[in-house]
Amino acid sequence: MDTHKSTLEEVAAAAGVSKMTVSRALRGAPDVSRATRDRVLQAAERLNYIGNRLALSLSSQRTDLVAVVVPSMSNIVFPEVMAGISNGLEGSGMQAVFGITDYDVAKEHNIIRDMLSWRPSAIIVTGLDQPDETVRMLRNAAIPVIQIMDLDGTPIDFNVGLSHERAGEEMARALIAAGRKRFGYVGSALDRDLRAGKRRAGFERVLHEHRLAFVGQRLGDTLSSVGLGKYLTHQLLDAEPKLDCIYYSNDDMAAGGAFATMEASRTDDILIAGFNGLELAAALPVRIATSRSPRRMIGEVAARLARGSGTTDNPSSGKITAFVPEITGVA
Amino acid sequence: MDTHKSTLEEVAAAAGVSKMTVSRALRGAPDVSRATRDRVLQAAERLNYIGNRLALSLSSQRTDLVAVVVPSMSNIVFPEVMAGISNGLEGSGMQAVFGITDYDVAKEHNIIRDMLSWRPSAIIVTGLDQPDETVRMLRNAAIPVIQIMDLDGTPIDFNVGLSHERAGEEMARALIAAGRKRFGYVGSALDRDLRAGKRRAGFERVLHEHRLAFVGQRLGDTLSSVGLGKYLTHQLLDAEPKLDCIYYSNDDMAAGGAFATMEASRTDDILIAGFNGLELAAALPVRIATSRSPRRMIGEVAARLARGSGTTDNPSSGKITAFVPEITGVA
DNA sequence: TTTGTTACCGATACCGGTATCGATAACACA
DNA sequence: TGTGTTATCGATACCGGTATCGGTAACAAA
Repeated sequence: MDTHKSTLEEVAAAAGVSKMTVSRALRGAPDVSRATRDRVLQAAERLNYIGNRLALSLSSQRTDLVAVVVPSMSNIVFPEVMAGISNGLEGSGMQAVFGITDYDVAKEHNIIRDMLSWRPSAIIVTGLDQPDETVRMLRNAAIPVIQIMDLDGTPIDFNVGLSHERAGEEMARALIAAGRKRFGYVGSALDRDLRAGKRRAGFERVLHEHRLAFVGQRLGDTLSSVGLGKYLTHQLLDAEPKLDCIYYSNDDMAAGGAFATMEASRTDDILIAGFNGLELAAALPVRIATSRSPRRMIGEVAARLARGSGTTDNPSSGKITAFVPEITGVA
Repeated sequence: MDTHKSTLEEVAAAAGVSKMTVSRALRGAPDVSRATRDRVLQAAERLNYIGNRLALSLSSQRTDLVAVVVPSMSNIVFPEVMAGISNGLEGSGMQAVFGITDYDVAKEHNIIRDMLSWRPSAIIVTGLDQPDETVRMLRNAAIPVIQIMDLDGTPIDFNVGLSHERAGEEMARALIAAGRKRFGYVGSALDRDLRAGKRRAGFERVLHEHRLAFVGQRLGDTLSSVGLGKYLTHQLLDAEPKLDCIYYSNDDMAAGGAFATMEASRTDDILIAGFNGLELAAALPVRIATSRSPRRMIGEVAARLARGSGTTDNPSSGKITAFVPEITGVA
C-alpha cells in the first residue's frame, strides 16, 4: 500500500517507541522486551520497512562489501570465478560487487577507484600486472587486497592462483614427452590477455630447451572464441600441413581447433592442447589436452580471505595460495 | 604514504579552506576560484583522497546504482546479459550490482530485499514469475522495475525479452515444415528453469496441433551442460533409434547432443535443435538448429531503461520491448 | 525505608558528504 | 563616499542509521 520510503523514525512513530529501540529490535539486540519487540516487528512489517544500508554502513563504518574486478564476462571462466566468490561469501552477510575492465588498464584504474569509493571491506582484483599508480591506490585503501588467477609477479597482499608461465611449461613438457615434435600456436589478443601470453612464453621456453620452436602460428586480435579458433586453425593447417600438435591460448580456441581438425579429417595425427579444463573440452568427441584451472576454487578461496577481513588475521601466513593445474588428455 | 582514510575535512584542512569548498572544487562546481580549486586538487591528490559514496548517496538521496538479479552464472547466457547491462550503463555514472539466485525463489526474495536496502535507482530482475510477496516488495520500492528475458506473464513495470512459449512453438513449426516427424526431447531442471519449460510447452503444443508428440525424452535434474546433453542423448538414441529430430532445453545441451550424434554416426538422419544461438553452436562441425536470443541487446535495452530513471519518463509508453528470436539451421 | 541491581528505553553525538542560505570582499558605478 | 553586483567562500542543517551513555521503573535485599 504505502509507497516507498518508511524510515526507522516512521516505524518508531507507528510502534510508539524511539527509533533507537526500533533499531535494536530489528537487529535482534538483547535490550528489548518481548512485547515491544513484537510491536516493532509488526509496525515494520506493516510499513514494509526495508533498512537503509547506506545509513547503516556510514554510521557503523562497515560495509560488508567485497569489490571484485575482472577483465571480461564473455568467456565462461570469469563468471565461474565470480560464482565461486559469490558462493564463498554466502552466509557471511557480505555482498560482492563486480566491475568489468574489458582488459583495459585505464578502465581498470577507474573502476577500482569507483569501487573503493564504496569503502568495501576487501577487494579482489584479477592479475598482478596493475600499473604503479593503481597499486598505490590499492595499498592506500588499507583493506585486504586479493589478487587472483595469476601468480607470476609480486603480489600487493594476498595472492590466489597459479603460475601461467609454469602451466605453459608443464604442458610443453608433457606434449614433448608424449612424442610431439612439430608444434603450432593459435591465440588472440595476447597483448591484453597477459596470462595467455605468459602461458605461451612458458611453453615456448621449454620448446627452446628442447631445441624446438613453433613451426607456425596464427594470432587473432579480437577476443578469443570457438569460431575464431576454428578459423585460425584452418588457416594454420593450410599453411603448415605437417604439424602434429597445436597449442592454444585457451580451451575456447582449442575447441574451435578440434572442430577444424575434425572438418579437415586430421584428428588422428594432430593433438589439440588448450588451457582451462572447460566442461566443454571434456565433452568433445575428440580428445584434447588441457590443464584444468581451479577457477571456482580460486573464487572460493578469495572469498574466504575476504571474509577474514574483520576477524583476527595472522598477518604473515597464508598470503599466497598456489594451485598447480592438472594436465589431462595428453596421452 | 598516508594510510587510508582522508576525508573532505582533512583535505579542507590541508588546503586551508572549508570542507564545503573542497566538495565544490572536487565536483567542479562553479563557485570556486581557479586558485583555490588548484590548491584543493593538489591537496586531494597529495592525501590520496577518494570520495565516500556512502556519504554522498545518503546525503544527496541518489545512489546511481542499478540492482541486477539473475538466476545463474554457470551458463554463458547471463554473463552476456550482464555484460550488455554493464555496457549500456557506461558513461552514465551508474553502477550495476549483481545478485545470483541459483534459480531459488526464496533466495531471490532475500537477494532482492538486500539489493533494495542499497536504495538503487532501478532494479533489473530475471523473469516474470516472482511470488506475490516479492512482487509487492518490488512495487513498494517505488523505483523502475525492469523484468528481462521472459515475456510470458504480467510485468510489474518494464518488460524486455521474448516469449519463450512462442519460441518453442516457432521452432516446432519450422522443424515440422522441414519434414521432421519423430521428435525427441532432452532437457534438465525444467522445474527451476521456467523459461526452458515454457519453450518445451510451446513446442509440445504445436506437436499436438499436428497430431504429433515427443516419441521419447530424457530429463536430467542437474544444471544443463554439454556433458549432460551428450550423456542423455546417448541414452535417448539407444532407447529410441528411430528419432529424426531432438529438441533441447538450450544450446549447451544441444551441443552435447550434436557430439553424441557424431559419436553414434547419426548426424545425417537426426537434426539437433537448441535455443540461444550461442557462438559455440555456429562453430560446431555439424549444423544444428537454434533460435538466437538477443541476450546482449536485452541487457543494453534494460540498461537504457534504468538510465532513464532520473529523467522525464513517459509513463505509459515503451513499457514492453519484445524481441522475436531468429531461427537458423533448420533447412 | 533505603539501597542495589537489572531490564528496558531514550537523548545525543556522530558517520562523511551535500543543499541552502548568508557573509564578506572586491569592484564598478553613481 | 555610498550603493549595487558579483565572485567566492563558510556555517548550519540535514540524510538515516548506530554507539554510547544515562535515566527510569521494578524488584530484591538490607
